Amino acid sequence: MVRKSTPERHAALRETLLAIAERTIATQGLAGLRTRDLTQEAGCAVGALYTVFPDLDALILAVNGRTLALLAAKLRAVAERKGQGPLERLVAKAEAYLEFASEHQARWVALFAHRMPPGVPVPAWYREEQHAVFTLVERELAALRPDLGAEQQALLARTIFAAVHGVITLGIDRKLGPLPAATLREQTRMTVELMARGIAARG
Amino acid sequence: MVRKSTPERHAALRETLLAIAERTIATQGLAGLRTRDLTQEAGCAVGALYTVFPDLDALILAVNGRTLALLAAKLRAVAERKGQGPLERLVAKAEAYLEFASEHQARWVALFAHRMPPGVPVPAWYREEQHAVFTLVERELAALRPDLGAEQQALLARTIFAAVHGVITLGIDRKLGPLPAATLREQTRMTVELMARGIAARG
DNA sequence: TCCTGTTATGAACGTCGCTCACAATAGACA
DNA sequence: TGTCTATTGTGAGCGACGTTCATAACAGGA
Repeated sequence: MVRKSTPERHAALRETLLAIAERTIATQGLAGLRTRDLTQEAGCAVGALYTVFPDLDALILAVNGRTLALLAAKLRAVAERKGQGPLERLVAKAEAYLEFASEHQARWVALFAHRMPPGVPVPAWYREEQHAVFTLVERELAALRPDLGAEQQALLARTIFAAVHGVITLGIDRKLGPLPAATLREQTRMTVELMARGIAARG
Repeated sequence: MVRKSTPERHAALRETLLAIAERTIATQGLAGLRTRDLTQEAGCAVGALYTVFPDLDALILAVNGRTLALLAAKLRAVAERKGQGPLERLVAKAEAYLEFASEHQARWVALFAHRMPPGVPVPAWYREEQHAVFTLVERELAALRPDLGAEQQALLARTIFAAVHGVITLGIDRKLGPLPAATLREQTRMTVELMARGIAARG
């Protein structure tokens, strides 16, 4: 019999739906994701979706999880270039973050546009995925200021990350009069350098 | 006759709906805004809403416009304290921005969560309202670095604003393990000081 | 070949923003 | 004041959404 076992079919369907959702979000954003279109394209009934995901939010979260993993991989790749100091690596990672956001604009927007229904917490695996990205900044901060405690390092890392994130967010969101890519890149670099240099210089 | 003229009634209804929408968004967020609830509370028919606003987006935009005006007023008030240098005023404005976001969390989130339907541009008056807020940062940058051209000043102001915005956004969004207000305040202050000092120090 | 527990289906449900045929009303005129 | 007409207000209804669940289809053992 060629027919697969139930868990295998479930896994396959899950994968199919994820791939379609990924592409849909990438091309049309979160608002373009509709259960009917999605299941029709996957060649299954509407109800089948709910046998592999509890609801649309879970599917979106799964897509966003993949986006986070993709981003983390990119940042890790950048950090593996040898012969650089922590400040250079920090700048390189920030520029990689910007590059990722530009390359995968809609997916990146979905990362922050999506909100859980009120009272529903973000699952732990997703928070871990977020944390994995964040750790890549913390690591450089620890190299930059090994004299500080882990908690202080984490706070500084969080602040730099948030600042860069803000620069990129407002830069990408701007639909009218989009600032040139080079300008946004310069803003990103400036933010990291100003903050990291200031942090490195202090006692 | 006590009955008001048509334009007067329209203006009054507009005001009523705006006030209710404002309160609803402040307490339940954008998702809590529903045409049926809104018009029922205003004591009018569903259709009446569409005689004073083209659609819900326009109503949300009107609420957001008010939020921006409120924010601008707060920042202006802070700047009017005498005897401070541009760096101190910049820090004070950033802290006021944080305070505003904390005080009016849901309204502030709505400011950035709301997206126009694809292809529909943000109206000019709204962009002007945004620009008015932004100008208050540019002004301090001009005082901090009068030697630079207006364009360069604007770019630096935009960058500082975006960085602070990012810090506050990620700080407020964090639903689980909310960082203490004092920490967030410290992060905000640090961001402005590091960036502004670095900018002030350069040739 | 039948039987039975499991799985897939898609019509139906409740809710949403929005519309539009119709009812109510205001103001002009006799 | 009563009548007529243009303007304004109404809310049932429309289409689309995410989600559910009675039912059909099916797999696998007897």
